[in-house]
Amino acid sequence: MKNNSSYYVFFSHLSNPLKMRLILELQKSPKNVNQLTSSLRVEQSKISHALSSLKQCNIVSVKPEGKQRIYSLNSRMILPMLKLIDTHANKYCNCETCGEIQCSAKN
Amino acid sequence: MKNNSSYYVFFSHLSNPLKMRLILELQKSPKNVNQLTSSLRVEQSKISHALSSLKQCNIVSVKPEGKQRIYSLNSRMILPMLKLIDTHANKYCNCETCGEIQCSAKN
DNA sequence: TCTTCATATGAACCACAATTCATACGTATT
DNA sequence: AATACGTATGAATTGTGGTTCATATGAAGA
Repeated sequence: MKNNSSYYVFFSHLSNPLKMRLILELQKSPKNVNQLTSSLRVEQSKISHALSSLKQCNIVSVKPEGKQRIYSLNSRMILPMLKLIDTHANKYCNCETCGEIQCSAKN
Repeated sequence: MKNNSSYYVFFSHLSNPLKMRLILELQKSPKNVNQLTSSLRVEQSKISHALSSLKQCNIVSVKPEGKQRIYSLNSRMILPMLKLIDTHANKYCNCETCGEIQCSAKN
């Protein structure tokens, strides 16, 4: 492990409900900002801000296309992580706190 | 995946420098609170607060021993995650932001 | 070049998580 | 039972990241 802090920023993304939703949405297929705002029903600037920090951490990448900007997931990076999250965290995350949170309702 | 929000709390621990340090320290061997405060050079109440939330999320567990409380890492849960972090995030986390953070210096 | 559409950006604001500090609790020792 | 030690806890404060809103940018079309 490079140094203890290398992953701090990385995990802060996964601990953000909106960013996590973006990741999962982009996992299905690349999308532009408008598509994301409407499918997640979240305000445009929120989406843009979130995408910008995801991009900075190499989790997503952009491709301009006309006036649109197509965002896509850097699958090679994040997919193994998502898979592990699915098997492991899913198995062990049984604390009450986790259950209470309803991120989809908020963001 | 159970629901999008199940992992929110879980990852919020990994995105916290102090908690991450605790995890890494406990990975070496189980320790009591005093040992943790002195090896990480962090105030006792900070450690206690952090440990308490890690415990709530099943990341660590406690065993009372006299007046001490021995904390240990729930390796089966967290180790595969740490391993994946090591191989993957290490490879892709090259953004400037990540490099700037010096968690060991702060917490 | 003017307008429109798609997106980004900055700054003020707000919410929540972390820190701090004082104190309480529990266990052992005398 | 009184004290000391190890740890936990609560409440007030601080700090940080997320939200909001207004506005800027940039590309395309008229």
